[in-house]
Amino acid sequence: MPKKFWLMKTEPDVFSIDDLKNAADATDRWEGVRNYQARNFMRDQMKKGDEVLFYHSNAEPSGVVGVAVVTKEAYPDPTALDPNSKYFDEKSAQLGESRWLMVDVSFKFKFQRTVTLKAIKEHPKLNTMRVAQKGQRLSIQPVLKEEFQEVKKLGGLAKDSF
DNA sequence: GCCAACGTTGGC
DNA sequence: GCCAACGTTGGC
Repeated sequence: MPKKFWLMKTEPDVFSIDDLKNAADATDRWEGVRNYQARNFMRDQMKKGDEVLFYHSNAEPSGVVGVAVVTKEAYPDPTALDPNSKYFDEKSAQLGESRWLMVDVSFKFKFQRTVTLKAIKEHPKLNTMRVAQKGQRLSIQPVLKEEFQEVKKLGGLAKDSF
């Protein structure tokens, strides 16, 4: 199975690329996905080693800020069963098991500059990406290898990359 | 803070 | 199984 490429959205106020970079082992759980399409992408297609465009939404500016890699494949998201979590899910609690899944991702590198949503929309090779489509809210979406490489080129590598 | 888009829920 | 109401996302 060849490596796949993804875009994953997060609000930097909640979880930013710096949070991931500074996490233990620069790895964290991608918890809180509560959308079936996104969950099914994780469950059915996302593999260890797949590369991820790390996207900041509701940010100034919104855009892709770096790259992460999938380090653990889909497994149950325990926050769905935690009444104190903002990701608590009543139906999962009734069921006694989490309906929701998450993966682990590790920090790879941060871009020198954010590849903004505006730049993506204006770029002839990138404006077909799902994230550029109006009303597209899917928080985990597949990306073509060519798109991934182009975004990476536009972002450049930061000094502290590894 | 507004609001369009769109996914989910629940009544029927 | 339809669809109106409701909630959430996320750009602006």
